[in-house]
Amino acid sequence: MSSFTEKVLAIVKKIPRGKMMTYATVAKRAGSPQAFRTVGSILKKNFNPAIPCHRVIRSDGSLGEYNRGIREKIRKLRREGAIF
DNA sequence: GAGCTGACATGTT
DNA sequence: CAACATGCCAGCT
Repeated sequence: MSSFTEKVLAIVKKIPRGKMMTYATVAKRAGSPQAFRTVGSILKKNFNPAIPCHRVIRSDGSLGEYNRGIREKIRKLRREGAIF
């Protein structure tokens, strides 16, 4: 695994429950402020329950997409009270 | 081993 | 205001 991937996963993993982070922020924290696109690709390929990918959203405020389905993402976020 | 694709974002046209 | 084009990095074909 590349260091970028590891960092991204570590960051997303550390997102507190009920909190949300944008792809841009995660990418920035991972060391590549303009690689927000790569962040999505990584999360897409990572079916890891330890990584709350549903807490990562777009900068626009949109939730973006989710491997298990956008509905599931919304449901989880609502369950954590992270919907605005 | 090279090229295309994609969970995005920003700037132009 | 909406559509198009460009940039980054990893994963597939």
